[in-house]
Amino acid sequence: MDVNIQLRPLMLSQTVEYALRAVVYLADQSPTARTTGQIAAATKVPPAYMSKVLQGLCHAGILRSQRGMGGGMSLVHLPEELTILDVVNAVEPIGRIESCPLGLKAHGVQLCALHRRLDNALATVEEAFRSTTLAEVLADPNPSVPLCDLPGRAK
Amino acid sequence: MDVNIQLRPLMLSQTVEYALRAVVYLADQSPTARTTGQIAAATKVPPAYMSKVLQGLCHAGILRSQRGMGGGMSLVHLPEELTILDVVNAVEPIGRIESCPLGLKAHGVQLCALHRRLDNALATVEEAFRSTTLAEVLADPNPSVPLCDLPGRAK
DNA sequence: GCTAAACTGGATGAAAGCATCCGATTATTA
DNA sequence: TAATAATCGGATGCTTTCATCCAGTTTAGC
Repeated sequence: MDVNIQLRPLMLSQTVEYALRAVVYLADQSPTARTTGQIAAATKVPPAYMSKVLQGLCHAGILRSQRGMGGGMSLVHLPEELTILDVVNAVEPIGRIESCPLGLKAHGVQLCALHRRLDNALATVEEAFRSTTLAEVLADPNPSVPLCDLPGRAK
Repeated sequence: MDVNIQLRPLMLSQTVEYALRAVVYLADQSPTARTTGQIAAATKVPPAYMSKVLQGLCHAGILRSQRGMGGGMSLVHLPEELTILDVVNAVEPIGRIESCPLGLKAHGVQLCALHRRLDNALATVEEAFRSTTLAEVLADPNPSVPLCDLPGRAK
């Protein structure tokens, strides 16, 4: 998919981006279930890979899957009760710096000035993600609607 | 090196971590030049790989190299004039979201609610890194001194 | 029961990141 | 000029991430 090119994506992995797209789409369609094919098409993600990402979200308890005709994927929780952080952590938890990466015993719990600052930045991101629900994302009064190429809500 | 194990490091790559360690060390020793071997030992990074990281920092204009006896690596700028963001960007620029990752033309410059929030988080990190100089990191009144296993400044 | 729709999960492959090795080059010192 | 110390950069390999494929299983509907 030439749509997803992005050079050296420091901070956010491609898989996290895909997972967020899928969840936003399902939140918008909630509580209706959608097939992996529908999700992949709406989010412009390679279908075979999206299938794997969705499996991961199922195992993490974010999505529920229903096999067979009329089946598909749907959210386990309400969009109001699901945060961006929930989704990110389900795919690839934010790697907060818990102890000195060099293994220096003297640093123990007390991080040095460098790692303290790095971890503070991560904490800021974590908090921003924790305080945003999927419902808020969908309700945002923004002319650009997530996943929708045309102004205005999808049908 | 068993010291650098870290599962799925969302947000900060190993190479960025290594580069920051090296620059902190050199800032502490500034303006004296240190060999790649000395830098690798002090930062507990595999010497052969640190060599590559340092080469990258040289090409980016962060470090200056001097070959031959008595040579080594040294900072091009003063620690007071070098920010964490300078180093991060030299190795792997923070991937700010400039335009819709799905390539939706309707979104153009105006990001949707999802990507707007993701980019805001990245902007926060970028700003935190931009506003911190290496001199500030070294001057931090923290009992844990960067790269030093014992309390107190290295000799 | 049969068939079509849909997820499941293992195997596989391509690309990027992480890491190592080594010969070539440059510079200092004696 | 010779020896030594140090970076430079190409080749290589391993691991993780990203991505694809396909046979197997479950379910709905007829």
